[in-house]
Amino acid sequence: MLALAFIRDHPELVRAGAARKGEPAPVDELLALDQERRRLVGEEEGLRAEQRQRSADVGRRARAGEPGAGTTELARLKSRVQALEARRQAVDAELDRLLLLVPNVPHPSVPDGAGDDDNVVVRTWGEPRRFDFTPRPHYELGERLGFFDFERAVKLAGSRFALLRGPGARLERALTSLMLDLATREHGYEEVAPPYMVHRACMVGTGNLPKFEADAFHVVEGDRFLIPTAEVPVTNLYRDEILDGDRLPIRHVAWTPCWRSEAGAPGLDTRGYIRLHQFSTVELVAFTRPERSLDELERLVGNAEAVLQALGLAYRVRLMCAGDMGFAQWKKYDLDVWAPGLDRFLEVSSCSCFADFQARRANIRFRPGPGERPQFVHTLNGSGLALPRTLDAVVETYQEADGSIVVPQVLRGYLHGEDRIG
RNA sequence: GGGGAGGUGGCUGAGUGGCCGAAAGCGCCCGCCUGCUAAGCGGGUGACGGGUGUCAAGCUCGUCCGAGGGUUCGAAUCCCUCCCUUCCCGCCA
Repeated sequence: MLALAFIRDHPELVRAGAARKGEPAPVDELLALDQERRRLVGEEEGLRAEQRQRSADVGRRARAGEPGAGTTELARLKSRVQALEARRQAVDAELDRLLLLVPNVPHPSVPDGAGDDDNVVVRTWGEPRRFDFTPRPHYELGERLGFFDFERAVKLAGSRFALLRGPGARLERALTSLMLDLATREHGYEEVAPPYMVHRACMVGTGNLPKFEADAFHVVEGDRFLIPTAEVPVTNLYRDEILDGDRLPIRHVAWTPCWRSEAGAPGLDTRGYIRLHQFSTVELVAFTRPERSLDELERLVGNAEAVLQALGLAYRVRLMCAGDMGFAQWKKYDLDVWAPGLDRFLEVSSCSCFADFQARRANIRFRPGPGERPQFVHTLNGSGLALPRTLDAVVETYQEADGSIVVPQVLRGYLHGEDRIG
């Protein structure tokens, strides 16, 4: 969330930022409530100070042999304070509610735009492979090779669930290992294995709640949520903590399943291993000092790109325009891998910097130096990478005319030397 | 699931109705001392919000002792509910 003082001092910036994202922001209501609140606080605290003083006086007089003197007036004073307090609390609650609904303001380097067409391709890597036959989509290849079983997945859990078997399951596991090894051994991330369900407070901390409850799976028992991405548990690792400034930047990587209701995407990508209620990703998360978070974003994007490069997959990097960014993001890049069988790009990573937006919600701070005041960290995350679509791209890119798949060199070690599937 | 103990500042840990935002220690900051380092000595050191102020320092008021409610003129301290930690027993991968 944004600081109330920031909204008070720069309401026009907040309005403009929300407008660029195409999102509503209750700025006027917030300003009015803020004023009301400060009026009430002043009045309440004045009376409370008087109450305390007089109360101490009652104690002194009681010890001096005058028990009970002055207590009736105090009781009256107390009820006035309580009435004011109740009103102030109501205003506070509404203020808190509204603050959580104000979107983050995009960074100035973020281009204007309303949607997908306005995103800016900042670079491409690799050449899409040329085929002397018509490349098949991954779902045809995979079903023929027996590594997808979509029909039985539906029997188990319904549509938008997938079942990997045999070489498919092995290939995804190999990809997962490759990603984790790159992150931990070459890019300096500490691996974590977090819970797959979290408290409501964690979802609020990352900005998934309260606005987007419909996108998540809710576990009624314990009021928990299945994580939509490892971003949620990993970012919340340090919720309500004050980190030592020397520890920053902190970098974590986590492999987890992710669950999403995909409530807004009926009919979209229903075919294939693309858009699922459950899928897994290797997620990169970073915590930095404010002044170097944008550098960290570039680094993080590079770390995700390194996976695609290692696999020899053609991709593009796009800077998201304001209108295509999420509620909580400050600046965001997408990585799209080329899938020749589908003849389209697939988004395999979304790398975002949130500035202090999440850190404020989750109360994640650091002490810049000994004796200095705590400050909010900046948080970042990005997939490195989403497993299903990366697998799709590998399968489609390395297919042969006979329907077999050549295993990319970097994966062979993870597959005990296997160089071909099928 | 049953029973016991407990949750206090960056950390450890005292504190059972007013003199407690909270002893003491650690850590940290400033100064003294010191050839250097260490030790020693003295002082300082929470967060958040309001007011005031040169969007400064400072001053000032308030809130916060797991969370929420209650009793009381007055609560870290008493009562209730919840959450969490821990120990013993049971159960279980």
